[in-house]
Amino acid sequence: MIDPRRLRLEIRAIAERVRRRGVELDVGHFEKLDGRRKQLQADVERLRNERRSASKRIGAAKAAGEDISPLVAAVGDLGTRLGAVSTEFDEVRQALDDFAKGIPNPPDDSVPPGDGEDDNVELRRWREAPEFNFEPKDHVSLASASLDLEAAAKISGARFSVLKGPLARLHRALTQFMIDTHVREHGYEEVYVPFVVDRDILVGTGQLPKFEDDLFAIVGDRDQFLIPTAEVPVTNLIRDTILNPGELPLRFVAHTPCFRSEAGNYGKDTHGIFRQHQFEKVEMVQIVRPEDSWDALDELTGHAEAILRKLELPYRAVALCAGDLGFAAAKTIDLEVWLPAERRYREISSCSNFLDFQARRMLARYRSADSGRPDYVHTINGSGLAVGRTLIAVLENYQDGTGVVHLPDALRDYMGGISRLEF
RNA sequence: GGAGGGGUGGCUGAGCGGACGAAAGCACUGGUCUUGAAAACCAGCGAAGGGCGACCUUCCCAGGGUUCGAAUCCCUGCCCCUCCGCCA
Repeated sequence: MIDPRRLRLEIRAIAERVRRRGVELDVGHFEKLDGRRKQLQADVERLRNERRSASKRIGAAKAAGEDISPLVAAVGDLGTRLGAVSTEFDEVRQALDDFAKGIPNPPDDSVPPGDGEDDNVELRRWREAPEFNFEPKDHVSLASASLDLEAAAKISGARFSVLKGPLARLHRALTQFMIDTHVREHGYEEVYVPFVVDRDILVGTGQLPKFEDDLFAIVGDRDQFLIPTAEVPVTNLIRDTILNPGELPLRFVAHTPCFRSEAGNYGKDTHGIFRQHQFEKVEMVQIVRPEDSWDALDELTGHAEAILRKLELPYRAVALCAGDLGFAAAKTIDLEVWLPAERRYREISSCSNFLDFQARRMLARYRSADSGRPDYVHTINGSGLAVGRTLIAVLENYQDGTGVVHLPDALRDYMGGISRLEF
């Protein structure tokens, strides 16, 4: 969330920056609401002050054994008046809060301009896309014996999958390999977290209130949702806390299923398991001091890249343009892996710096060493990596044209010594 | 599922209708002392919002209610602990 004070003082400048995303703020509406808020706040505070002093006088009179009934009568309808004014005050404040929570994070100045995917800027490539001396198959035709999309459709509908035998094992091996690497080599603490969360938690990381359609809601009295990413429960681990500066940075890695209803994506990537309602992801989350967040973003992106390099998968890093940025991110670097069957790079990781945007919503702070006062932490996260998409990349990049997939060395131990899969 | 006990500042914990934003301790910050450190002593020290400012308002799990007045009383919800039952 935007700093409410800044919103008040420099809403036009903020509107200008948010416009880079293609989002238009209703400045007039905001100024009208905030003007009303000021008036009401002054009224409420004045009435409360009156009530307070009157009650104190009554208390003092009573203690002195005096008759308090004239004083009580003098208070009159103060309570009723206060009630009416504070009701309206609450409504206006709520409206302002909704307005503020609906504003996306302004893009960092380093974010390239643009409206969508085509305007993203390539930063670097690792390993050029390989040439095959045969027509590379896509993951569906390659692994059809172990990939049962019909069974999944019968159970849960489109965009779910059933993996069997070697494919299920490879999927699990990739997950273990990623977590172990981040824990052993990159200094992350592994965490296991709930996959069902309350509404507030999703407001904290920015999925709500705006994007409810993208989520699976749980039926029940409690207003809960399935997580769309581990970012949600993991980042919220530090909500409502004030950390000591010595505790930072915090680095968490979690493996969770992710559930996305993918509203608005009908007809997109319908082939195979590239875009699913349920998929697995290994997610890295860092909680850092404000001055460290940009370095942390580079570092975390490097940790995701390390997985691709160990798996020897060709990829490129891309800076998302302003129009392609997620709601809460100030800047995002996507990693895109080469998929031979599609002959193009596809997203496999998304690493973002949220600055204090999520921290403000979650009330996640640390006690600054200089000022001694609580200040918002910065949050960073990124996939390391999306497991299903990594599975696709391994299958397609390591096929030899005879229906055999040769596994990268890094997975050998996780596959019980097996070095090739035959389908 | 049944029966009890609780949720108070960064932490522990007292207060249980009126001068309470809240005792005390710990932690933290500054000072005295010391070659330095520790100890001891002295002082300071919650958060959010508003105002140029003196200052004002709000916050004792959350939401309602009673009252001139609620951390304190009542109702509902959530969470934690203890015992019993059941269960992976």
